[in-house]
Amino acid sequence: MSNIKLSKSEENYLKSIFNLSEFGNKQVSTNSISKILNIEPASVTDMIKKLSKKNLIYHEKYKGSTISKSGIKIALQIIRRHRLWEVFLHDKLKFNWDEIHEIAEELEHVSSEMLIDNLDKFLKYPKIDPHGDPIPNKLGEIDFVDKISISDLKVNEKGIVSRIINEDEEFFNLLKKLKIEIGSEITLIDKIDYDNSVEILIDKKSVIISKDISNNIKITKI
Amino acid sequence: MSNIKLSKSEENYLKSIFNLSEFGNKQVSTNSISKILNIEPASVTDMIKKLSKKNLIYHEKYKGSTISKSGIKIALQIIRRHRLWEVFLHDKLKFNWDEIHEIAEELEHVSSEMLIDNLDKFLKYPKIDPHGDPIPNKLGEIDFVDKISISDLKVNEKGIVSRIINEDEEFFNLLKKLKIEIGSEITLIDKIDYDNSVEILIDKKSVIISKDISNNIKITKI
DNA sequence: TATATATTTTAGGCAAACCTAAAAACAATA
DNA sequence: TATTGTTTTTAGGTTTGCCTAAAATATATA
Repeated sequence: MSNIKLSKSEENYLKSIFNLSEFGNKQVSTNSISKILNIEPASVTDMIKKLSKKNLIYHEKYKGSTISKSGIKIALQIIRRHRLWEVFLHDKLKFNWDEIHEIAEELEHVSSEMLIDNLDKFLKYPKIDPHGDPIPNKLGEIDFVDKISISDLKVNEKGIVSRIINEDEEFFNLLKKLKIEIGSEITLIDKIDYDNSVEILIDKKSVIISKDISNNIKITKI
Repeated sequence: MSNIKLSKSEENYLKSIFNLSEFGNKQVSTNSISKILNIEPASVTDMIKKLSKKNLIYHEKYKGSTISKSGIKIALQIIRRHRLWEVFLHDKLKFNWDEIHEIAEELEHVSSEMLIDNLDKFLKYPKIDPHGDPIPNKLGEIDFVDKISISDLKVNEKGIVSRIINEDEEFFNLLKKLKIEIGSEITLIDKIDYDNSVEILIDKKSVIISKDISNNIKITKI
């Protein structure tokens, strides 16, 4: 609808407000935006006024902000751009998981609808990004995949790794060693009641991983 | 050397000054920068002061600006980024020639050396962009290809189309019809003295093109 | 060479997006 | 309910990159 061109800052605020709002359902406090963006509350108030005037959010003084329908629409497009670039950086340019976010943060603000649509096509319309987050389509629609923990599987059930919670380097190294990455197929072989660790089949080998590790790996049941 | 991060504006000025300076050899007037960037002369003067202070250009009041060694180095990196993105947009995302410049103009300011190096590798280290302009390598070195006109070929000599001068849409349509594009191989069959038109072999067919057309198509002899 | 014209710079202003300090509103609790 | 503490807003300031108008300098021409 409204094709107002937003500044990089406006886009970043909108994306953050959307993320904090849990799909537009929650009111967002000025403070929480301030913390996420690392910008002083007073400056956040300035921008809130600006976005309100553009009807991208609703704001009640001293109460908080809610993102509007058109705000959500735009936020989803920004997220779409971000995640598509992440796929490109990871799959085509061979960047590691932990390197793509920062660069995608810049690329997402290059605003050409045709660019993103052509990129989408080039990448063969991916549904999830390298972190396992879903990619909104051109219309802003998302395929919700419900993510469960490895330990939620029953014995002999299979899943595809779709999200890594812990983003520490040490944890990444462990996953590398175990040959676990986004897209890996995992089969639950056994649950060990003693300490809630689980035995899984990964890359044709079976390993036992602790509850703490399995909790940090989300999967999609297949 | 100096790894100062430049703003988008600073980068655009530097690139323009470099382009106007003919590889750093000519003094550049404030007015010419103003015209190229569509920014008022007074504002250009402001930026000239800023770039001077950073030793990227030298400036003599009321006389003009010269780009410095480090300025050239940075300008070449910006041009490298621009042209690599153009290759990506054209070859991978299937944009037309006339659509890529504007988008590359945005992408070129995403500054991550690793991003550009990985992109370069992904594109298999291209030497020229879709307009036939040479792409500086990581070190800023350029393979100078000397470009000649089709009519400079002798009968039976061959060349590769490497630059289209006229960027009008009508001219593009003509080229499309003739199956001529950057990278096409052309053989000169005959020169027609009467009006200086030339007969060429392109895409296995022979056509006669006027002097005006051939002048707008630069090639590299092979 | 004097004068007209063009170019460049200075001076002062503006909007965007940030900041700090202080005031206002809200919330928590003694 | 009065007080204290937290959150949010207001007020006023800064930097960047632009602007217009006017002054300074350079160039072109009579």
